[in-house]
Amino acid sequence: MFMKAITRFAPSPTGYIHIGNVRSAIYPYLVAHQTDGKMILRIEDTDRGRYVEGATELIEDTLKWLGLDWDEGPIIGGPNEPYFQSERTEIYLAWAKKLLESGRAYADPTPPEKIEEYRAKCNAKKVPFLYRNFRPENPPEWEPGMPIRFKAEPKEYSWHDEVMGDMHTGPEVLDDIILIKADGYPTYNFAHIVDDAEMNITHVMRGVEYLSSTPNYLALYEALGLVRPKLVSLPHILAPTGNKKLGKRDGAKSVTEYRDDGVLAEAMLNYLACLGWNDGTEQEIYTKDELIEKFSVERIQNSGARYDETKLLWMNGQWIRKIFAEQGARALYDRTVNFWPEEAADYPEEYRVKVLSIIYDRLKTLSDLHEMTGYFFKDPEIDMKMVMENKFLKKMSEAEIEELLKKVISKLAEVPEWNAEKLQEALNALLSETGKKPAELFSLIRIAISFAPFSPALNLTMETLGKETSLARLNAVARSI
RNA sequence: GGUUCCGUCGUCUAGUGGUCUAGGACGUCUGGUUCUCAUCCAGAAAAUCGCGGGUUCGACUCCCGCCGGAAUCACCA
Repeated sequence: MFMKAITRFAPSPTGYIHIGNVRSAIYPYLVAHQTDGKMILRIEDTDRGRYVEGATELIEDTLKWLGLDWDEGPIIGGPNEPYFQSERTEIYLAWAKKLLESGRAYADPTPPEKIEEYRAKCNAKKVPFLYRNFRPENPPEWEPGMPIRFKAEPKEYSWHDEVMGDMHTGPEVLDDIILIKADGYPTYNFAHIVDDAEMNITHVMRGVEYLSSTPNYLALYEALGLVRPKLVSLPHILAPTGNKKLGKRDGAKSVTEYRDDGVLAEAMLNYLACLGWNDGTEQEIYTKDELIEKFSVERIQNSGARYDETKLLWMNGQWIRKIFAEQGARALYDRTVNFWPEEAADYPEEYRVKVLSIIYDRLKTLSDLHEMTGYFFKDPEIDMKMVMENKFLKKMSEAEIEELLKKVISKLAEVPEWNAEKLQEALNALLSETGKKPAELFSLIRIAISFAPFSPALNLTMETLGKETSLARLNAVARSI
């Protein structure tokens, strides 16, 4: 029996969520749900300079699309309100004052220029810059407008990271970090410690970039008398080329951009969860519930994983077929409403469902519908070059083709019932009556009714198009020879 | 530069001393399914397990060194 986990996703509203940083929302969600715990969404907006209008909504939108609902946070509220750090400044100040009183923090009147000077001096001498070596001797009484710094005690730290294993560092990594900035807002370093404690977070899951500052956090837990939460460092997702972590500079697309490009949320979640994690079996396709059931932080990979869009697209194809097979054409259709060509709007929904059900297994993304279904909604432009230059047809003369088309038209006109089965019978009969190879006969008909580079099986295509349209298109081609 | 982490097919990975002449998936290539495209099926190529030492009867697996890559060292998160 697991202890109920309380996890959090704590992004700063500086832009959209991309492939490179969304795992720090997915994994906390999975951990929370597999223990029947909860996930909190907290917005870390203490850097007013980097705040981006609308970013919070973007983040919420992304989480909702992926199905990663939060149990406490913006919109829905909760017992730990507010969930925006910018609205919690008095809380951080109160905690900082405790440290001030116990002598573990001090008000720092040193102007930034002076600090830069110290730093430059150290760099020149090639010695590490540690602010604690420049600590002001007689710090003044704190008053608003002054930063508050932690007073570090240099010592060794050992801890266990659920992904990276047993960690150990020496005293040289501890320093007097800023707790409260001159503008009154807390730093991330301090705010997340306070919030995690107040919100009873059990698992702190975040990118590995925070691993090196962990000793400073450990010192803070100690000074504040807090229990350390479980620490889970998530390796980076690497850009497709190079060895750098995937970031906006490498053109990392926002997660929701994939939605607009026709990727299913299920596929996205599946792919991302399995990038750098696996359950030890050979399973590749996981539903959200299966992920919740099978996920474990111990099996998260401890090296970075490269983002591979090809595999995402493959997985999307798998999900498209899975949804069709398990939930039916209608369920898949509901996901496609924004992806049809304009002309499709003039046709009844039933017709679009029918079209979808004969082409769905060719889709890599839902947006492929655009390219692939045009001729179902609009008579294609006749392009005789496509006929004459086709590799199976080029050995036939125009007269032969015209004659063959006429036979096809009269045969198909007689088909008693316009359905896939009867159409196939007619096509087979044409094959033996004309003595043509399937490649020749079928290519001609296929091109004549679609003028598309590819299409579903002929009988299904014609059945869907209907008798009138199919014959009209064949006639139009016959006339233009 | 200091500190810390990482290193198995092109990519994601399985692998915790012998069952590994290293398994799966994506991608690539070849064949099959009465046309195309895709699906699906069958098959192939693809990793001297970063390198060098050790420990051991035996190492991808343990130890040491080296090399390579990454992260971090802000009044950003």
